[in-house]
Amino acid sequence: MATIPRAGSAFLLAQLGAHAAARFAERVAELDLTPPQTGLLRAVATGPGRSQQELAGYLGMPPSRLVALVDGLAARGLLERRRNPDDRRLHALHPTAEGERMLGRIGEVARAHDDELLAGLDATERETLRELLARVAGQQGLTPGVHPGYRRV
Amino acid sequence: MATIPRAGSAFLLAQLGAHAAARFAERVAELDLTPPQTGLLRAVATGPGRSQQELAGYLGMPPSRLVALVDGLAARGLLERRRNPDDRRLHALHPTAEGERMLGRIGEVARAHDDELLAGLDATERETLRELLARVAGQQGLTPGVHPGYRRV
DNA sequence: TATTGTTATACTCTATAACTATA
DNA sequence: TATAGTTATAGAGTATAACAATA
Repeated sequence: MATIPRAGSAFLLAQLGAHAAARFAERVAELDLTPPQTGLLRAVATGPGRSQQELAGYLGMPPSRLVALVDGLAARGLLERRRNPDDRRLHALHPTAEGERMLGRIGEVARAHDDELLAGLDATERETLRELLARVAGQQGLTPGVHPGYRRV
Repeated sequence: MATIPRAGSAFLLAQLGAHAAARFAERVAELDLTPPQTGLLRAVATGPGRSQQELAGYLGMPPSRLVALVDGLAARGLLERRRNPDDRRLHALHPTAEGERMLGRIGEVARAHDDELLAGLDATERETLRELLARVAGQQGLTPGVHPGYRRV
């Protein structure tokens, strides 16, 4: 029988990443949000006024998919579409005051999520892990704050 | 405008995990395999002779889903179902010699994948990262070698 | 009657591409 | 004719639950 090699760091990352994403999805579900929605809300607040095309490109999804996400958040009053009078084809996206408040709550959820996930590490180890992860993410060309897997709710 | 907090370690883990999983999927696609197939093949080789029910429980998927995965690998001669003469309802799963060879190739792919992903870290840093990730995975109760997200090809 | 494995059904999510309105 | 946004369609992948064989 062939030797079964132990899982490498890449596998550990994929495994822990899926676990972290699933737990986060459970937590934001209590705010009646999906992870892609939180990502979009955050992106809109980070750079208000961008068009849907710009946002879709930034988040790495087809514009048609953004429509449903925007619809959902707009229907709940968390963000709004503002028509550009100079070019009425464009919809500039802005967070509402309610959206800003929701973002604050998402931040609290994210902090609690972080604490739970890293419960096995002390403060120094957490900082070491964070720094190493940020280095790898940067070297791999990942855009800060943009999840490649916003393809699943 | 509310403050946009920087992404925490949990987000970095989810982001890097999705990236790692996507790159791994690209690599094993060259072996004409999907990540769930590699996970099943590995699980079968790790503990040969288990029933499909046992495997499904171990991998955290419904038995009905395992059927299609087993069908695909069996059709390619990578594993085989052996009926238990004492209880003909049971199908014990075993890797074939060809399956063992394929597992070796998957191991090579995984090592190359690891190297590419961690290209930004030196040997000491890689070991530190691995140790921290393994600690977190253990504390979170994750089963070694079992990916919670074998739900997506 | 209970259990293993299988098949059938229905559902969720997605990308592609057709469509509309504006330019 | 080109572009922003929207809608329609179809495809992939999944879980649930019904089913057949065996116990």
